[in-house]
This record gives sequence, C-alpha cells and structure tokens, in this order.
Amino acid sequence: MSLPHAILTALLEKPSSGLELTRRFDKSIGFFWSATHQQIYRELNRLERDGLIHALPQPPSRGQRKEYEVLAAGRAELTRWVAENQDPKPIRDPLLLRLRAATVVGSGGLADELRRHLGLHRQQLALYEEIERHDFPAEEEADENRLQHHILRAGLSLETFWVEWLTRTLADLPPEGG
Amino acid sequence: MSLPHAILTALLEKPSSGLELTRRFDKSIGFFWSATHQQIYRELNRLERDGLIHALPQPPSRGQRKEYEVLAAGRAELTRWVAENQDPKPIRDPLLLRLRAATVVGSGGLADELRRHLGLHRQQLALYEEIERHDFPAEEEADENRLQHHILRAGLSLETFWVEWLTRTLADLPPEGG
DNA sequence: TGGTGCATGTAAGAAGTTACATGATTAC
DNA sequence: GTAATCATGTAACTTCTTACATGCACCA
Repeated sequence: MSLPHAILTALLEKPSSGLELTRRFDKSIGFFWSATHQQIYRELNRLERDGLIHALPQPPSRGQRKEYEVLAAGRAELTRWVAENQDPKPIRDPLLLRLRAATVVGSGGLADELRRHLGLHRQQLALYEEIERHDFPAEEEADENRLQHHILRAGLSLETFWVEWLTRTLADLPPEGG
Repeated sequence: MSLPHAILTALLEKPSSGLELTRRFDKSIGFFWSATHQQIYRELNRLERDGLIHALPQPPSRGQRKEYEVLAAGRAELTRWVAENQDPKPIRDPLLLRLRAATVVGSGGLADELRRHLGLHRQQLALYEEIERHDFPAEEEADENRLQHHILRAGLSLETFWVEWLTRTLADLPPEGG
C-alpha cells in the first residue's frame, strides 16, 4: 500500500490537483513510484473519504480543477508509515527471467534486446547525473537535502549497475542465436 | 505477463506438479520472480487450457499430484517471448519512497528500519555468494553456465548495492528523530 | 480416530493497466 | 463555432495477495 503514501508525500510538498500530481509522478516521486492518472484519481477519492486529505473549496463540477490538501490525520498516517516494518521485496525483473529462459530455449534475438535496454539505462543514468549536477552542486548540504541526495544516489547506483551488467553480459553473449 | 513464462521455463527444466513448482519458486527462479501456490495453480490451469502444457496421465482426484509437461507450442511461445521488446520498468521501491516521505515528515524511527533492511540484504548477499561458490567454482565454463552465472551476478550486484547504499545512508542519518 | 503434512484448489479483495467518456477552457 | 487541450473521471480486465476449504496418505 504505497500509492496513498506517495500521494500524501507529494501533497505535503505542495497541495495539488489530480492532473498536477500525475505530472509530478512523471518525474521526481515517479522515478521510484510511478502511477497513472486513473490510479491517482481513485486514490484521491479514497483518501478524502477516509479523512486524510480534503479538497479546497472550488466549483465541484466535472471538468473543473479540484485541489487537495493533507489533513492532520494524513500527516500522522504518513509519519507512522515511514517507520513501519516492511520487508524488502525480492527482486522481480522480467529481463533476468528472460535470460533464465534463454538458458533453456536459447538466446536467439536476445542480444538486440539487451543492447536496447543498455541504451535506455544509459539515458536514465544521464538524466540522474544531470539532476545531481543541477540540484546538488554544493559540498555542504542541509540535513534535508542530504537525505534527498541519498535517494538520488540510489537511482544513480541502480542505473550504473544495469549499464555495467548489461555491458559485461553482452560481451559474453554468442554473436547470433544460442 | 511474466508468470506463465517463468512456469514454462521451470517446467522445461523439469516436469513438475504445482507444489513442486511452488517449492522451486522459493529458490532459484523465485529469486527474481516470486509466486504463491495460488498463482501457480491458476496459471497451470490456464496454460493447459491454452494448449501450452499438458498434465501427465495421473489419477485426477482432488488431493492427488498432477504433473505437467511443456508442449511444443509452449516451447515456441517461450522462445518468442525471450526476444520480445519489453521496456524496463522504472524502479518501484517502497523504501526509497519512505525516505522521500521522511524528508517531509521527519526520519523518526527510520534508522532502525534501515538497519533491519541492511541485515536482510547482507543475509541475501551471503546466500548468493554461497550459491556462487557451490555452483560456479571453475574458471572455464560452458556457454549455458556462463549465462546462468551472469544472472547470479546480477543478484550479487544488486544486493551489494543495497548493503553499500544502506550503510552510507545510515552513517549520514541523525541519531534519533529528524 | 485423530493429528500432521501433502496437494490442490476457491473466494474476496487490493493494486495496477488499458481503453474510453465527458465537461470546461482556450485558441483560432 | 469548432477543434484542441485541460481536467476528471468510468469500466473492464489482469495480476497479486490473503485467508480459507477440501481431500488424501501416513503414523501413532
């Protein structure tokens, strides 16, 4: 149950409408918890029903912006959730699964797909590096910024892992077929 | 749609019953694609209905083992899927999300949880290292084994990442509260 | 005959995905 | 005025999770 808490976090940073949240979930928070607008609208309704957020007074007709704000109960719930015990989920990666399948049915055509993934991960890595240059240029940082920097470093490390691992694995894959 | 293909892979390695598959999904394949027995039984029924696998002749009563085998169509489907274009999913990690939330509501109690995760990732890393020592001791390897070794190395690298990242982040977290 | 483990399932619900629908605003 | 875009939704479906149900085999 992470989506409601992702939304609470985003709304605490800045009260927003559903579409604004959707946009913000395409970057920043969305880098490690993505969501579609359908999920977000549904979840906003639930959070409001449960008294964790409320809509700011606005015309309540259909095509109208509705802006939400976090209530005290919402902040309390988020605080509780941050320190909760939640075991890390095991890795769940379709690409590794496909490599495993390739050991059984052969790796025909897989090299192209690995090269494609390598390109995508290089792009994502470059994006994170740009964000780091832009948002964390200084040497000394406030406590809050340091935590955000650690989060970004997790993204950098994970993309770096994929780039290195794909490069090595590709170098070791037979030229065509298997 | 990875679960059916995970099952096809496991069944190609060795025809099995539902419970046997469930056990094997607790290790090996399950290291990067976990599944419960309920998922597995449902998926076995679908795969049989779709003509990708079939049950070996056995007494078909309720509490009886039912062993499955992959058909030619199943192998063809798996071969197709291995080389298919599938974009990598963005990272989706509740712990990183909780750190992000902590930048807003404070990191109270989070240090304990990070220490707990550090312990769990160290355990998993040790397990992978043991598997590596046991299954890939030699220097020269057959092509098939090399691919499997790469898969294991992905697990090793990912767990190593978590251990290092958690260690650094913990060292930088205020002693209590936030 | 009664408990334990093996083996296969059903049921209900939460979460995520994909396709489509509808009202309001803006730009021409 | 109408087309594009903004904004909020509905509907149907698939996947995953959690809890429970049922039958068989073995052993004491």
